[in-house]
Amino acid sequence: MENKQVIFDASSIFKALGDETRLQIMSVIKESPKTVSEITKNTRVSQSCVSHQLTFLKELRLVKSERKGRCIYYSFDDDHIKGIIEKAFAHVME
Amino acid sequence: MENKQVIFDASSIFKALGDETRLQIMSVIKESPKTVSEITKNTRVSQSCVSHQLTFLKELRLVKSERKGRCIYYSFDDDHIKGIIEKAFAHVME
DNA sequence: TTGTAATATGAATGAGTGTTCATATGAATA
DNA sequence: TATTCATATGAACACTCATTCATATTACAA
Repeated sequence: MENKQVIFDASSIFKALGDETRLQIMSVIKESPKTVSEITKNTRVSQSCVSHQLTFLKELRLVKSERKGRCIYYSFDDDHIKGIIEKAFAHVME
Repeated sequence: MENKQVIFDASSIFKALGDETRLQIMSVIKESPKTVSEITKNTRVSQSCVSHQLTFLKELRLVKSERKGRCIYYSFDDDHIKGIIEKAFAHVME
């Protein structure tokens, strides 16, 4: 069995992906970086909510951000996470 | 972007794994089937709590159970999930 | 500088959930 | 059958957390 720290860290990642809005955000930016506006259009929640969740995901280092002009582009910070998400998608689509 | 149903189903799995107790349970039974008592010994929560969480995991088809004599053995219902968990563990252990 | 578009922040609320306690169920042994 | 071991169930509570509203910040354009 894994030690406590590993369990805690892994569960934190799963918890982050275990919310529909956050997972949808991850799904939206999976292929290419997207602005907050673009992400908001693809969810049914407010811009404020998207921003809160992006902050959450960023603190966990699941996403990173980069400003370009007026907009801020969010993208995956880590390819491992991408693999985990795609594996889950593939699983439920069977 | 994936459709709503896929997002919902995948987030349900992540939500299940996003709790320390549940992930610890999964970690305990990862290698071989374990009884409720054995699982309880490896967590810091009550037998009742373990049982509740096992029911939760079973409804999501993440684990299955089999009675042998007095005891009931729980194990992974699905190898895909095992892959997802191991990938997450490997990620946080880097 | 003024205005505007894009994003972030903070407080508040309401819904969801993990845990325990007490107890019930079920199976096996004596 | 009576008893004991193993597991499950239900209610209650405390706590977390996702969301919204209102507002603040930041950067660019005119």
